[in-house]
Amino acid sequence: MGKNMSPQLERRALLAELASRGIRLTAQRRAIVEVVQEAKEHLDAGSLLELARGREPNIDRATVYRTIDLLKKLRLIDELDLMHLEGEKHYYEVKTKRDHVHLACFRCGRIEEFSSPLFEGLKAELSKLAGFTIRVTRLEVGGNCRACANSTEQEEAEIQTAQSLNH
Amino acid sequence: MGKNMSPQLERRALLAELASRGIRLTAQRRAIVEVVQEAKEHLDAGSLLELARGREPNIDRATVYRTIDLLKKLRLIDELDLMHLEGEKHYYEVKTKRDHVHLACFRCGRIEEFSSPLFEGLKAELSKLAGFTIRVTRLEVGGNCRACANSTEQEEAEIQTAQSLNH
DNA sequence: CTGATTGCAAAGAATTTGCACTGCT
DNA sequence: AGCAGTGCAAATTCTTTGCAATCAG
Repeated sequence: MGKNMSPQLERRALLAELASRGIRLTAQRRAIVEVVQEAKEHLDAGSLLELARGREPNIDRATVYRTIDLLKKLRLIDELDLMHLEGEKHYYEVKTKRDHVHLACFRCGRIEEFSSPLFEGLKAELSKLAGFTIRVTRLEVGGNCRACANSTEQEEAEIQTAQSLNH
Repeated sequence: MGKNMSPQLERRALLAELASRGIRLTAQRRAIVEVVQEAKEHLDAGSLLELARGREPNIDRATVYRTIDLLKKLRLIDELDLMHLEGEKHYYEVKTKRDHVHLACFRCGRIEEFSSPLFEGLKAELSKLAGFTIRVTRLEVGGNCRACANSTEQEEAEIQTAQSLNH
């Protein structure tokens, strides 16, 4: 009930959006949506379930998957693979105004985000030249972050030979 | 043994690459690699297995997965998700000189490829500004292709409301 | 020869589904 | 009150692994 856009309000943007679209709000959905909204890192279905249970003990994994589906269909979240750095999980993040690249470091596993006018330009070019109506974009880059680049040079050389593949 | 780069030779580029790196070539690997090399569309592990069996009847799915791993480690193929248009399969394609965007149409399921200097520019910017050493890039875009764009306009409007989610 | 590669069968990880019950609006 | 939403448990889909037998170099 504050007069201006408080962080608290922003923190509830997803819930507000759901309400305004007439989506039925159950305790489970509220818990899951709040967790996604406030997440400081990318969460997969498993950790999402765990965290949501902290707020609402009775949540089943099926509900988590169903809610993720809902949010995807409403285009309120994006789904990421993060180069499958660990298993084949999917990760989720609230959709932001500006799309961004996800840089996944194969060595340390850290994910960096990077946005650029060039990316926006590429998207514009795509829709214009290919006549494609963009709904979702997912740009993931795998390699080595600055911190890991040096320690990886010798590894880079090794991968050329057969022997290096058996360990 | 031809004097110039014949199509036949090009068609064996992957095999040649493996041989030159001292990778042991079994009949199974040969079959799988040839199928990947000659594929006209993106193949998942299942169809890859089926096609490879056409050449070499005794191939197990484990071998397909192991060979895919090998080719990925050697950076001879790229792995795609194609926006998970059907299930959570992965798709594979021989790595090309120039990276390209994969445009997946949610309506007709067709995959278009699109490459652009802007993409190359973005990659250059990434490695420079973020100090990231790029090893793999995967840019996938979901939406509607030109042919499907018109027939989808009303669908776009529907997705705003709750009712449209139950069908 | 001899260790890398394979087939087989079983296990594993992530996600989905059918159905009876519950609870928003 | 009525129907969307949920939990539960089983099913599915895709991929991986352990191990003994096989084969390329």
